[in-house]
Amino acid sequence: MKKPTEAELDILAILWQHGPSSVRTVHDILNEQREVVYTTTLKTMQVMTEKGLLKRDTSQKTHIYEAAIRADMLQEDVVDKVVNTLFAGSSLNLVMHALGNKPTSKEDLDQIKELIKKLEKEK
Amino acid sequence: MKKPTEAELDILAILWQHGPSSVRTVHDILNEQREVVYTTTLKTMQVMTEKGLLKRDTSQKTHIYEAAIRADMLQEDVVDKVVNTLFAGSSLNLVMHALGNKPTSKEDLDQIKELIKKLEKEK
DNA sequence: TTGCAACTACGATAAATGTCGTATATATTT
DNA sequence: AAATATATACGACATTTATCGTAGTTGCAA
Repeated sequence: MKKPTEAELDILAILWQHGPSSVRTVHDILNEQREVVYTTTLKTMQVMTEKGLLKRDTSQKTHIYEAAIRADMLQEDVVDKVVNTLFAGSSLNLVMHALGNKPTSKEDLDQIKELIKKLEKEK
Repeated sequence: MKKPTEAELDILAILWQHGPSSVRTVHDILNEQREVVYTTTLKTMQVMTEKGLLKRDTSQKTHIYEAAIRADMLQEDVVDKVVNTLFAGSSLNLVMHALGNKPTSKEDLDQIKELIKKLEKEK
């Protein structure tokens, strides 16, 4: 599977979050993030469909698109790349960065502690 | 500061890890990762220098390059982007993924617990 | 001092990415 | 039914990114 480009990833993110949507819907959301013309969004989504990144339902006048791949199919590669280039190959560094940089809720911290406990048991 | 491309990031990563180096050194390492011709590496590094991503010492015949930006100047943006697109905007998701996916050493887990303790105190 | 080995400089171009205009079809409203 | 609004299709093109060949320079060894 060919890896999506930056612009394509933006569109995938929108579809993952909102589920199946028309070009118009995707475009309006995308347009809040960065200015872009409608036909650009349309064209990009058509290309993505050819690439197999999106599926579409053309039974109505307004086509409905949805993501054809799941986020977790990309997470591995992307995180690896980021860790290896920006965090000196240490995923610990990345975790520390993510935790230290953003305020993290008590619930989230609890959840991480839970996971750590489980990981320690596995040893 | 203009954000480095994929190929440029690979070179930055090498320089961050090895410190100031010749094109030859960078190239040999890069070449282990993916096949590329020497002059391609050279050209890329020259362009990066123009962009301000690298500095170089030309006092010797063999020029010595070093990174002109630090990794932490990019971490923020990149992690944000990844979180927002691939992890539904939740850095918790990213952390869970990073921890759950790779075997993590006891020392690393301890270090995270330490940080969590500190974060909890701050509340 | 000639020839080889290792560099740098530079331009050309291939390939990928991103953007948009125009044409056309299809509903909907008046 | 004509006008209007909303879609899709498609091609063209600008820009960015990546790659490489060729030429020329410099130091060193034979």
